[in-house]
Parts: sequence; structure tokens; C-alpha cells
Amino acid sequence: MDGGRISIDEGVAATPETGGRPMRADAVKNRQRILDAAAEVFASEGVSVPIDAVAARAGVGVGTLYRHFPTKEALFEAIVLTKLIDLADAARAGAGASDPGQAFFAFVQLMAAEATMKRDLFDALDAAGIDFKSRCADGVEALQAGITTLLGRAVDVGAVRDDVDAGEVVALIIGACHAAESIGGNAESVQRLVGVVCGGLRRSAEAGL
Amino acid sequence: MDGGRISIDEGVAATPETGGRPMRADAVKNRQRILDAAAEVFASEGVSVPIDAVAARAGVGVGTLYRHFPTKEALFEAIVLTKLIDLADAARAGAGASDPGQAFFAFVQLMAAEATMKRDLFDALDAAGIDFKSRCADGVEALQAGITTLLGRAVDVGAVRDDVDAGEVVALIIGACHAAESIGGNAESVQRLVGVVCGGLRRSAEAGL
DNA sequence: CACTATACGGAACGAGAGTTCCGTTTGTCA
DNA sequence: TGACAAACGGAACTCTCGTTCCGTATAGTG
Repeated sequence: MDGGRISIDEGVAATPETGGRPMRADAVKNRQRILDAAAEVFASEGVSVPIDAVAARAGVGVGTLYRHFPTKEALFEAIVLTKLIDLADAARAGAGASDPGQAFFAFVQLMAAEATMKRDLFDALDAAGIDFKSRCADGVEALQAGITTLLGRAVDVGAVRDDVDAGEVVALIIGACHAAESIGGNAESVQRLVGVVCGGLRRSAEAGL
Repeated sequence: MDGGRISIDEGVAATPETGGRPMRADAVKNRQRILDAAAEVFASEGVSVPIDAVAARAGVGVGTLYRHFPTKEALFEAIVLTKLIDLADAARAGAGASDPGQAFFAFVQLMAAEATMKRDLFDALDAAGIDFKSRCADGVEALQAGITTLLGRAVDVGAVRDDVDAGEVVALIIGACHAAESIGGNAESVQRLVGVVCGGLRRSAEAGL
């Protein structure tokens, strides 16, 4: 991991592996429409939305969709990867802040808000520990690395307990989002519950059980 | 809600609505076998296990299963209801303890442990806020009531922050279980993460965000 | 303009899961 | 013991969803 940004669509033309030849104009356009439609639909409905819904939203047939993305999972990963990397960037940015403690908790709230608004991210992070990790490895690793750095700073200044790692933080935040969802799930309750979890992450809460 | 215990199988005979006539002996036996098998299978595999698996485990055909329980959901609810009520009893018992604070956190750990071991409970509590509540209303309400009492005592003695309610506590604990599951999910990590959440629930953590 | 590789659309396929149906078996009672 | 209602088993049906296939349309090229 070099810490640099990872790009998903290099320009607009010549995106996939056509063996060297550039894509036809309509193919390029459709690919982008599918990506856009999938981002919208996955974000609002989650991974479990039927693939036909994505195709319909994009205004293409399922055959076209499948020519661009071999499986539903591949499409989902393409969408989520960029979001993971955006979050990782935010974490890295926070690590450079003058008050790492505040930056850490702000990042946590940001991630929670994103995950609640965008069901795709939620689902992805939710499954991050299972087998999804292996596929979106780049994104998940970048995020873990970013959070690890940010968390490290926050621990150094004594703002956060020193016995949790980045994976646990992500898991706890997503857990809190789950929690907020199951009790009604507006933005306010997300913030409240994440706030409780944040309270538990503070150095002063190390009493534990 | 009178606070009393709710029983699910009154005796063994004459359980369902046969219109007055008692059930045939084999029917009684099969009903119980289905209930037992379902408890095992749902607990180890969760709600999403195929109904055929339950029937096979019980040694009956699916037709038999469906005669006793009109839908998969009905069977699931029958199983989970008793567990919810057991938990509610535990909460009520804790409310009478001499140290309500300790009792509260002990109960939280108990619930987390139960939910982690028994996937059915986990799934049920996870969906408690959605539409499941309406069906297992008795169980969910009993649990909420029990926790509310216990929580109230713990708040009174200053052990727990006073701005969370029973529903939020349940949601947070299940969220922590989700979290533990997504990072590997042994009993130890459940306890650790629930411990973090408990830290956030303590009176001293009220700083919030 | 004609030709062809590329791409498109959407019907069709197959797997998996919940539920129903009905011919067969069995408990119960006279 | 014989008759019948109750209960059984499991094949079959239905519905959903991911994926494939192939006849048709079209962008790109000489």
C-alpha cells in the first residue's frame, strides 16, 4: 500500500480489458450509465436489490449489464471501492489534524453518517470481515490503514483507549448503525447511538465490563 | 401485560386450534419434535435456514410441518417467543438485585452471550424494531418492560447515563454482537466489544460525541 | 456505402426456497 | 376388528433472482 489514491475508471475510454482495442462509443456511454445507476440504486436499496432494477434504472438490458460486469458482485465492488477509498482519504486527512482526538471522533461520525445514508457502504462494511475483504482488498486495506493511523494519533494524545484496533472501531460503528436502524433509524438516532459508542471508546471509559 | 410468565405450549396435548377435539397422539409427538428440531436448527443456523432442513432434522415431511405451523415465520416466532420471555425474566430478576448497576451490566453481557450463541435470538432481536415486533409483541414487550425496570434502577443509583432507553440498549448490544461477528466473532471478542459499549453506557461517559 | 466486429436487448434457463396438494398411512372409537 | 377422520410424506408448484444465449442493431472502417 503506497498510500496513493486508487482510481477505478481511468478517463472514460478504454476502461475494461477489450484486448487493446478501444471500446465502442455506445459501450463507453452505457458502462458509465450502469455505474451511475448502480451507485444510486445500491445506495438507496442495498446490495440485495435485483440486478434487473439496476439495468432498468440505467436504461439498458441485463445482457448489456453483464457484458460490462461479469457478476452482480463485481458491479457492487466497483461501486463500493471508490467509497471505501474516499473514507480512507478522510481518515488520512484527519490524522494530520492538530487535535487527533477530535479528528478521530469526527471521522467516526462521518463514517456512521455515510454508512447510514448509503446502504451499499453499510452492507459492504458490514461484510468487511467475512469474504468481501478479499475482493475489495485495496479499499478495505486503505481504510484500515487510514483508520489505524488516525486511531494511533488519538491514542497517543490520550483521547482514546489503547486496547482497540481499527477493525474493531469499524465493526463497532457499523454495529451502532445497525442499532440505529433497528429502532427507527433517522440521522439523529444514529448520532446518539454512535455517541454512546464513542463514549465507550474514550480513554476515560477503559473500566470495561 | 400483567408481568406474569407467558407459556407457549400448555402441557403437550390440545396445543393448537383443532376446534375442541384433542390432537391425535402422533400429531402431538410430531409437533414437539418439530419444535425441538426448529429450536436447534434456528439457533445454530439462523432464520435463513431452509424449512426442509428443519423438517429433515425433525424426521417429518414438510407437509407435516406446515400443518402444525402455517408459515416458516410462525414457527420461528413460536421458538423465539420463549427465549425472549426467558431474557425478560432474567432482566426482572436483575432488577431486584442489591446492586442494580452491576446487575444491569451483567444482564447486558448475558444477553450478548445468548444472542451470539443462538443465531435465532440474534436475528430476532436484530429485526425487533422492524416488523417482527408486531408478531412477537408479547415477548418483545415483556423484554422491553424488564429492561426498562432494570435500566431504571441502574440509572437511579447513578451507574448508567440517564439518556438512553431500553430499546436503545437492546439495539446497541445487538449492534455490538454484529460487530463482534464481523471481525471473527468468538466469545472473547463479543465480550470485549460489548465491554466498550458498556463503557459508553456508564454515567461517567455522558460526554457523548 | 457496404461490411463486419462489437454491442445490444430481453427471453429463457436453472437454482433455491416457501408453500400447496393429494394419495397413502395410521390413530381412535364403536 | 372395521371404518373413518386425522395426520403423514414428499412430489410438485410458484416465485424470485442471478446468469446465459442468441438473434438483431449499429459504430467504425476502407
